[in-house]
Amino acid sequence: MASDILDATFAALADPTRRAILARLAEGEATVMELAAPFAMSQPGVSKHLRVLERAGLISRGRDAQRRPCRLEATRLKTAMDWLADYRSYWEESYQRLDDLLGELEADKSGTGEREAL
Amino acid sequence: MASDILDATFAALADPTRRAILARLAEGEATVMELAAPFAMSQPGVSKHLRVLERAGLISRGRDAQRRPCRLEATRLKTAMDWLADYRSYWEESYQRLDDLLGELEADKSGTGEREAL
DNA sequence: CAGTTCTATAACTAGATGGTTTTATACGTG
DNA sequence: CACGTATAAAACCATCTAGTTATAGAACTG
Repeated sequence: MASDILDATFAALADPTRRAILARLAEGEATVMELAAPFAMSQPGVSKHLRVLERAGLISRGRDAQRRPCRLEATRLKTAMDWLADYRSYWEESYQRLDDLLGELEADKSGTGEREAL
Repeated sequence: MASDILDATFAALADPTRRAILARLAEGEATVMELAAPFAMSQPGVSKHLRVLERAGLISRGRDAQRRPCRLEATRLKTAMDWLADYRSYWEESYQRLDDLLGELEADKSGTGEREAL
């Protein structure tokens, strides 16, 4: 299956530095130096994070003289979200249970056993 | 921020065994033995995965005699999806670019420079 | 060509991860 | 109480990870 893709995608997202890099790239292309600037981290450290993101397919890189501008590639984010979306009913179910509970409390308070329409 | 939560959640999801466990729990509660059955893995191995899922808040555990039934807790999945949803426009943008390109090609073919309404 | 800038690679370290086997704990049953 | 079952904990191992520093390569600049 696409299990390897999900492995790499979720693993890449499991690091705050890499998520911050993606957030920065959401504003547009950036070079390695630009991406490294906000972090108290060496340039090779950032380059390693970029390699992880690239291998996960979350970014791509161009060429501009010495620079290797990075660009966000969002389709793997969609793949991850599609996986999560399969569970949407389970957290909505939690809200439903809470809603049901609140409804029961309201019914008890009114003493009629009738529930108002939502 | 909730950065630690996202770290733990995405890290927990970055393993196919753990994702399979969540998929199983989507069908209802299950004991450790039941969860371990499909995998060519020792029981302590599965217990370790369950500990990772529990620390990430993705499952909770009850008590039934010797058994510790596991239950899916979906709210952290929602948290992860909410993070991903912030990027939705970027993958939709890709479709938009593709759509624009196809539109241009169609316009070129017709030779009028006018685009048909979608 | 010499120097500077941008990035990648190599070599290393500390700590996390994913797995194992073995052992301990807790509970139910005869 | 003794035994079986369900689970956790401990100890260990191999591998991966995230970081470092130092070095090398590639491209511009004077």
